[in-house]
Amino acid sequence: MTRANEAWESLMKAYAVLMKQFNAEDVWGDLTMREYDVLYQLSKCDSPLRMGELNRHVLLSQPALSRMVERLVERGLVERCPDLGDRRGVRLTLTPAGRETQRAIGRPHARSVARALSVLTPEELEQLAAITGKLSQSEE
Amino acid sequence: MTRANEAWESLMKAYAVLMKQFNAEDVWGDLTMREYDVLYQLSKCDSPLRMGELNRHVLLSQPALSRMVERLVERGLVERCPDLGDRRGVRLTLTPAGRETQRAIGRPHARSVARALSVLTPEELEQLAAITGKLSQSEE
DNA sequence: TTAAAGTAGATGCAAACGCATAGGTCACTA
DNA sequence: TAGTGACCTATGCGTTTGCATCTACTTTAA
Repeated sequence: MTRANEAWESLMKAYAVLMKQFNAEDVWGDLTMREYDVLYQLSKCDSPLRMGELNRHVLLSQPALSRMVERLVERGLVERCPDLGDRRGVRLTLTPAGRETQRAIGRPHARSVARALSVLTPEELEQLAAITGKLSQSEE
Repeated sequence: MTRANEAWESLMKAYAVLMKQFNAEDVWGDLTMREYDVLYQLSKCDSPLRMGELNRHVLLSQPALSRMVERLVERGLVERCPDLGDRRGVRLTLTPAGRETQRAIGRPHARSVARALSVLTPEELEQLAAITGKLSQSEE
């Protein structure tokens, strides 16, 4: 077992433990964490996001994301317009209601995250962000 | 946005990017990554594992894990015996076929992991393992 | 000793998922 | 400019998931 494998296993375990903890918190309203993640990704970009671009940031298959977006559109949280430049594509934006929902959930969730990571020193937080940033950059 | 939130978001992104990459690799045979994860967790402990214990390490609900184990038992990869000490419980072990399957998949997958993390220095690997270890320890 | 509360895992059921593939559009070449 | 292949999103379909609940067993305490 190499150092690399140990590090990856440790990362996976931390991810699983924290995800379970966050999921158990009572902040999600009638959204799932995955649905919230989609709203959050959209909230970060003010320019409309393409489906494929969104899919790169979300751990879902392309068809599953397509249908999740459809449900979010039906619920009035996301807007789906045709992309004028590329008529195969779709542009996604949050509706005002979607933005409000994202914020209402995001605030308490961000506090949970901060609490869960409060066992790390500021230096460790920097290192963690730098190292994981390096990992995701190298593969895209 | 605090440092903690940035670090968590960066960790999630690295997890998503690498998981997608690993999932796309052609090493899983007729198992899903989740099924492999269950076999892997079982392969780490030679003493039979309890369902609930296994569930703590796998990102699945208790009913979903129960049924996944059932399928793995039907496929002859996992054995489920009653726990003599606590007759509510179940003890899980890999069958020889399950152990062989885990190894056959684990070898090439471990190489993929090593390759994906090869952008990190040995020191960064140590830091990543230490920091993520601290995160999962603090919550259990 | 027995009733009440708690815990481990299984099951019914609707919702969501992934795989394969289809439909429609773009880009490049002949 | 028509044809070919790549690309983007949607849809059919069988499988898997989560939530709520159930049964069976253990633990606590009266």
